[in-house]
Amino acid sequence: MKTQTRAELPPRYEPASVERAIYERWMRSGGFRPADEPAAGAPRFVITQPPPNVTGALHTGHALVVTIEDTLIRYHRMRGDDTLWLPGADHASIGAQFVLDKIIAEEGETRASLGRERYLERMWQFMDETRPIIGEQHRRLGASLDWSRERFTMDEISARAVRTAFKRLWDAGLVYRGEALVTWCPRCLTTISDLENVHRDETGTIWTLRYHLEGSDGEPDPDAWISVATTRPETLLGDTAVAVHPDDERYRALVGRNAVLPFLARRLPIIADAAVDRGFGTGAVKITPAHDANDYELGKRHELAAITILDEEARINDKGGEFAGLDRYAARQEILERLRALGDLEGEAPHTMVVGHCERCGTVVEPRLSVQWFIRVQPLAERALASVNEGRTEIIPAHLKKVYVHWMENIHDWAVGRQLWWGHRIPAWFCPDGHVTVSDAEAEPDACAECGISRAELTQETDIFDTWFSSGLWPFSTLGWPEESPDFARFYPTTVMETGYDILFFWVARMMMLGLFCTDVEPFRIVYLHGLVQAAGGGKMSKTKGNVVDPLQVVDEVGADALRVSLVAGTSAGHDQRLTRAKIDGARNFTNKLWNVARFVLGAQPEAAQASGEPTLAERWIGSRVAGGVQRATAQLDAFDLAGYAATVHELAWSDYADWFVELAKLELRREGATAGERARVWGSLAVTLADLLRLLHPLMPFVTEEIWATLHAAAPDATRGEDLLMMASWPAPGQGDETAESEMSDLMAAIRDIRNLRTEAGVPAGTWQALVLEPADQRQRDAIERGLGYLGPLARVRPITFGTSEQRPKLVAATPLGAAWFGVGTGELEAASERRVQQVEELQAAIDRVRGLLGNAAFVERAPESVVGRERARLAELQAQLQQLG
RNA sequence: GGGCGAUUGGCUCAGUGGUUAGAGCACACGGUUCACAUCCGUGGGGUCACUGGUUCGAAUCCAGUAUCGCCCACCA
Repeated sequence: MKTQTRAELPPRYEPASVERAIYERWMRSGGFRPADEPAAGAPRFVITQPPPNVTGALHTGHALVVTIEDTLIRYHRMRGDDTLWLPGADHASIGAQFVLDKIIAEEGETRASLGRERYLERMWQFMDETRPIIGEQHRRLGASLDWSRERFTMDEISARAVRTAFKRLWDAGLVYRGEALVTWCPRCLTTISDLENVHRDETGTIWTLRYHLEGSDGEPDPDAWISVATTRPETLLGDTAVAVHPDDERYRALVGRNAVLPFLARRLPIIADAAVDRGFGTGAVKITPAHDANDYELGKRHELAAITILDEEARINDKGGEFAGLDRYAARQEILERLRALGDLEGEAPHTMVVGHCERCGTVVEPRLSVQWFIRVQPLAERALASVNEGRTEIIPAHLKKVYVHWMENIHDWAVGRQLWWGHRIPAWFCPDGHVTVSDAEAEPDACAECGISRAELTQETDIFDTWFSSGLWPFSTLGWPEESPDFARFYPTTVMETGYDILFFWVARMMMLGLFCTDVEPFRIVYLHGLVQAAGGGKMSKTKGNVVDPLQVVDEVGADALRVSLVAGTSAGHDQRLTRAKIDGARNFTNKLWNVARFVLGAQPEAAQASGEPTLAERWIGSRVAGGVQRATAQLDAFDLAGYAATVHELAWSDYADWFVELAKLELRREGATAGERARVWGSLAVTLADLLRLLHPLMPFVTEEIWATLHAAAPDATRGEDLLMMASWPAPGQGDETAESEMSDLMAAIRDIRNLRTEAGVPAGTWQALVLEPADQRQRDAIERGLGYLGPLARVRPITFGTSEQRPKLVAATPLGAAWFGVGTGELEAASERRVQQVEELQAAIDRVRGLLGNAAFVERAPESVVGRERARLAELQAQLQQLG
């Protein structure tokens, strides 16, 4: 190994000042973009990224996504795979409108005042302002996304995919339009899906109301009534029956008679239905088919009328008689007071119940009867289920497969229309006769598909699609589908879809269903679901609690690499983690360690010389450690075990390389009499190993490793094998292990530790040199000592080292893998075995007894594998030897 | 009401059949020249929530219990 120009690193790593420049260098290299043509035989590795919401500021969840996906893509890129990681944003209709509505409110406008067209113009303007932000934030985290392929779920390619997918679903008979009770948000003024309806336990009140029975004269009988329990008295305006259980003796006689609805005097048949729970409330239920899901089903069974009494903002409508115009809660109070005055409010009691809220705005949602577009998902779900059950798509971690399966097996049809403006308008047209024409063309259809009436007579559906419809097409719509584009042919299906488990149903399930339907193939082979990042004290981060960690602020403070390490270390797939300050500091310390060890290596570069001499034990050892580390890290990354990979490279870099190898190499570099060639050889080992470590660490810590690499490359292009950009450098090949060197080195390390302890026990001051006597038990130990002498002395701070015999042993003696060891001078003061030593002997004796017992157990010896038994035998011998050394 | 997950040192978390359970942080003791105090060395600290079972062998597999968390669900 020849050495070249000396190069230096600044005393401190300043991420803020170098990260941007490094990113620009990567961009200039074009390395984020796949080659025009894939290399022959290169495996494909494509990540389906969850497109972040266009309006969203980057939070720790995004940072985790970026860390995991960027680590994977950089690793595969270094391996020479044909990689693609495509960036984009989701238009998030309901979320974007929520944000824009607030903005225009400050400008004194409303959705209504602007109208659909101007509102959408304003939205596009807003998009132009916000869209670049999330991309820039991703770049700050080091995300090596292929920006030349950046996509948006509202761009024309996506629009075409949406139209095509919907048309195909329609043609396949999987789309229908019909009246149904859907969940409605009275604030967002749209339908929402079951998934967007978040249920929360709330304590409310349950009231008991009297409905008087209809007397023979057709008027309410003041002395006869049926009592019903309700948590929503205001809905009584829409009641069309009272139901009891068919076997309920209390009410049997009343079935078939009528009750009279207060205020509106509507006649309510008393009907029997087994769905009624006799034990709950009074056993009699008011039935409001238009405002309650149960009642709706029951109403259908009994052919009851469904009367909608709330308008879209949840105020009582004109069906509500004198209460018309009141907000639902005002109406509730009013109705209760009026009933109380009439003596028909029989009782009230606190009651815990489950209330649905709009995921976006938190408003209590309403069941609302309306005509909606639905996708018949059962056939789609069956295929998506089979893909996972039959292993064509694998879910990591495995336990979330059960959750997926359970949901797919109990899936409901998807109400896919939204009464919003920002999004893909459903490509359906109505003719005056009510025929529906669905078209996948960019232009509107020429005529009704059924009756041929001309275009002028057609009106387009005003509803738009649920955002998740276009998101569900993401893995292939981004690649140009439905066209057989080169990208689609080359990168689809994708390899891995990575996201948080919280959107398993929203997104993953929809991609599986729509992907299989549209492309006949699973959109990805692996579904990797990460856990959620929680606040330090547990639970969700929330602004009101003030425990939010802003990833960009962390990047400012400690750099992107440290943030990335802190998010990945000590985690496991599908499990939530807490992000603490201590973790971030630890990761920051690690980058600092890397920086400093590199500073040492670069600063220690000797004069240029041809390397000579045989590698020392330490060099052979570190080579073997790296070989093992490469092998382990590679396997861990291939298995998506990012935390395991992080632990492997952390230990290799810090413990093996910085703590041990660098210290050992220093001895050789500074050894008197070492030739220039020998120094060059040892330094070469330092440099090559550092290069390998940088390669191994780069996927996780791209910035600091790239920065160090540049300097190392200038100093020793041999070590970097001429690869000037680490991002494009190759992943280390699995090297040769050296078992002899590893075991000899580990004996030596243990011996050094034992002697350091002996020093403490003997009260020898840390700084002083001490004479050491070793008593090897056999020739093997004697040889090992000879080879390790150069390390043992300086690292244990002992000098001189001589050989002794068992008769000379004092009481204070250490049992080391190289034989018994004691201090040769001042043994007079060391005659007493330390307390610790006595304890050690006891522990050894106990361990020996245990292993003897085990080996004396015939069942064990017969039934355990030979290798296990052999290991125990060897251990027994070792323990006995140690005990013997301690005398 | 159903399902899923967690329970391992003071804290945050690894560890899916091999008898000696690991890491980082925190703690204690020692360390001021020559990469790093964002550091180095050494150490203490855990009956792996509990009870039973399977096995030669269990933190690990099975059954049950407890506590915590999450998801799903139409008791008015």
